[in-house]
Parts: sequence; C-alpha cells; structure tokens
Amino acid sequence: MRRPAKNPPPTGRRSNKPRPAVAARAPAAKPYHHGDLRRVLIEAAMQLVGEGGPEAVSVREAARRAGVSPGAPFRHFPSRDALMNAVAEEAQRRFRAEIEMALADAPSGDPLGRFRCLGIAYLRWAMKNPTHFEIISSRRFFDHDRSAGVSSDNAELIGLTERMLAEAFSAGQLRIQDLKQVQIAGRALVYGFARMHIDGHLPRWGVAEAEVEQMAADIVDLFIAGIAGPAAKV
Amino acid sequence: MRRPAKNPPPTGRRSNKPRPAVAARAPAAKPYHHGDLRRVLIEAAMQLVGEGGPEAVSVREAARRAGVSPGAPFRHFPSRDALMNAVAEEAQRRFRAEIEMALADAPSGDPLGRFRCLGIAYLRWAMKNPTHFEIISSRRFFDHDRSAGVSSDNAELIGLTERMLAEAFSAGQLRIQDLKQVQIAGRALVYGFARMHIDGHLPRWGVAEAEVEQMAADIVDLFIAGIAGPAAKV
DNA sequence: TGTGAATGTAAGCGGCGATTACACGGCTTG
DNA sequence: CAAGCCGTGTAATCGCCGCTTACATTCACA
Repeated sequence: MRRPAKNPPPTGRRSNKPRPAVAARAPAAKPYHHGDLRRVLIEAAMQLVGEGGPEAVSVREAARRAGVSPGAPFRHFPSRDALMNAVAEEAQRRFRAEIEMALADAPSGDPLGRFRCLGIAYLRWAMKNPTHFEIISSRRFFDHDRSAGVSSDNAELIGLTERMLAEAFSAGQLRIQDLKQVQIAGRALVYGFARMHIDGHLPRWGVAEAEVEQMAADIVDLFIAGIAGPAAKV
Repeated sequence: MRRPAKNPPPTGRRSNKPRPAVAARAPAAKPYHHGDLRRVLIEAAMQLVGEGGPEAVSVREAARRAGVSPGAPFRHFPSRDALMNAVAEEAQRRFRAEIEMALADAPSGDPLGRFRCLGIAYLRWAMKNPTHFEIISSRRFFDHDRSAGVSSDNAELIGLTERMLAEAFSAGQLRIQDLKQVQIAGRALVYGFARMHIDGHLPRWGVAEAEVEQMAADIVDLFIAGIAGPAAKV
C-alpha cells in the first residue's frame, strides 16, 4: 500500500490570465479551475487500477496525477469509495459493451450457441482486463447495490442467461432439467476461471499464459457438451 | 479501513513479581514479557479476518487485542504481510485437514466418487470459512509462493485431482478425453462458486443463503454427470 | 456589473505501517 | 551464585493515507 514517492515537481502556482474556455488551455500557466476534474480523476483511478489493482488507488495519488491538491477530489467524490464506485461504473460500461458486441454477431436461432458465445465473450473481456474485472466482481472495492447502473446491468445479464437457457431447453438443445442449476454452474465456471486468472492460480494448475485463451474456450465447450441434449449439434 | 476506536483501558504498567512460567499467569499485574505473543497475534489476526475480512487486519489492532504496544508485533513479523502470511498458513492447515478428513471416508474403489467428494468438501469448507478461504485464495493478501507450506499443500492437492481423474479414466468412468480440461473446468467450477459466495453474488443469482449448500452439491453433481462415461453410475 | 455558487488550495486530524532508541528480564556461563 | 548477553517489550517518531474545515478564486447569471 505504500506510495512509491512520485516526487512531483512543484509546478508554478498562480496563473496570470487563464483563458475563459472550459478546458485548460494556457500553455505554461495553470488555470485555477481544472476544467473536468471529475473525469480526469476517474481516468487516473482507472489507470491506477490497471497498474496495481484496486487497492493501488488512493485519492491523493489520483489528485497528484491530475495536478490538483489532495483535498480537491472531495469536491467531486464524497469518499474514496465513491471514486471507486465511479471507476466500477466505467468498467461495467465497457464490459457490457463487449458482451453486447459479441452477442450481436451470434445467430438468434441457436440459443445454446448464443449461451456459449456469451461465455466466451465474458472470459475474453475478463482475461484482457483482469483488474477492472476484479473491481466490478469483488465487493470490498465498491458496493454493487449502491450503483443503480451496475445493478441493473447485472440483473439484465442474469435475465439474459435465463432466457437463453429456457429457449435452448424449448428447442431441445439441453438434456438437463433443472435450468437454474445449469445457470449457476455455468456462471460459476466462467467466474471461477476468470478469478483463477486474476488470482494467479492458472500457472500453478499448469495453464501457461499463452494457453489461457484457448483453455477458456475449451472449458466453456466442455461445459456446453456436458449439458447439451440430443438435439444440439455440439 | 477506519479503526472503530477500540478504547482499550490502560492496564497498569509495572509488575511486581511475575511468575517465571512461560505463559502469562499473574492475575492483576502484567509481566513485561508476554509469553507467546507470536501465537496470540496470529490468533487475533485470524479473528479480525473472520470479523471483517482480510483488510480488517491491522498490526496495531492485533497488538491492541494482544495488549502490547504497536511496535511489539514487529519483533515477530517483519511486516504486516508476514503476519498475513502466518494467518494464511494457519488457514491452509485447517483447510487441508478438512479435505483429508472427507477423503478418508470416501471409498478408494470409485475414483470419480472421490473426485466428487473432494469437490463437496472443498465447497463445504469454503462456505463455512469464507474470509479464511479468501485469504488463501486471493493474492493481494499474501504471496502464495512465499510460503513453502502453502505452496506444497497446494501442489499436493493439484496432483491429487490429477491422479483421481487418471484413475477414473482408466476405470472407464469418464467420457471426456482431455483430462486437463476436466481438471481445470472442475476447479474453476468449485472455485467460482466459492468466490460467488464470498463476493456476495449468490443472492443476485437467485440462490438464497439457505439453499447454498444444496446448490453447491447440485452443481458438483451436474458437472460430474456431464463428464461421466457409460461405466460410471451417476 | 455585482454576487452567489462552484471549485480550487492550505492546513490539520487521527489511523496506519514501519523504524529507531531504549528498558526490562530470563537464560547461559563462569 | 553473580554477570551480562540477548530476546522481547515500550516510547517516540516518520511519512502516507482518508477526510474535514477554513479560506481563495473564478464562473455564470441576474
């Protein structure tokens, strides 16, 4: 948790004649007001998360990177947790975009195929953005239920899997009766693999970094094969 | 992360005639030396983990509960991380004991049954000790590879699953060829479910607290059924 | 043009991990 | 049995943290 002593050069204080435009514009002088500090703080925090994980985020460091005083962020976020919340919402936005993009390409006539596609896309994003995935997954870093956006996104995703499985069952693609069990098991599978990646378990289990993506696809396929019925062509 | 201001009563300093026994024994007076501070610190930290998760552990609070000064713990642990390491090793010891006990009851003639039994025991312990499970699972709280004990325990468990699956395959209990995929998928499944529990996802996915244990068993069975071959009676 | 709201700075509180100098006392050794 | 070493405690201190308060500056609008 120790800060690495960034040693920021004390940039000159007082400005002479800042431009009245919204965004910072003066070349050498710094305007008193930042322009869009809130946005910049979130981006700085996102970057910190990417560099050292969720706990590497400190309000002071974000302020440092934004070039403002340690107290400034508290004008925009009442607490560190609130900042983390904003970061989580941004991460969730990107995650959702990835999922939607992947599903847009999947044929609607094959629900089980779409289910598989969802699993693959889920894992692909989690593999590529482990620290951001961790933020939106693990309580501790922000309170899921405190953010309406994240919560509703999540509920939507849950409902989506439910519908997919129901359709797959209707189409005779499943041989398992209890759809809820399938849903939970599938979710546990992909979440577990993503978590193993984040938590650094995969090397210990003999999965090298280069094989990770292939293995992710393989276990999703293995799971699908395990639940697929005679009508599915897996 | 804020401490809740424990307000410890300032117990009298100087002792008169402390007993020369190893453990503290004087009724009202406190000996200068603690007796077994290391042990007590680990226990205090374990308790803190149980109360508020891994990040609720602070060296100062552990010292407070042990009734010593804030600097005392550093005689036994060079850093907070070292304390967490000791806590993790204790947790790992208990985890391993649970697994071994469960496997002792499983018939050796049914490798796939033993595999299932392992999964159930794994989940049972994780459900009952979520915060301790989190410590030994998530990097961030201690470095797995820094502890020879935890590392070897883990390697042993991994080897165990490997052997079980190989035996099950030889016995014709599996219909899947790629045993490594089965191993990773199985581990991802149980780890994912345990993580969903720890991270508070289960209620959102429609699994109430009372159903958790049953659902854990159900998804293990579902997975086993998915990989079981014609020779297995699942 | 004047003024209040928004948004920045400066200073400071208490808690934290960690280090250092010093105090105590059990144990070995002569 | 006495001496003193060394393991283990305390006290004080450092710098970083989240967060609060008082004050300064600037924008936007009447």
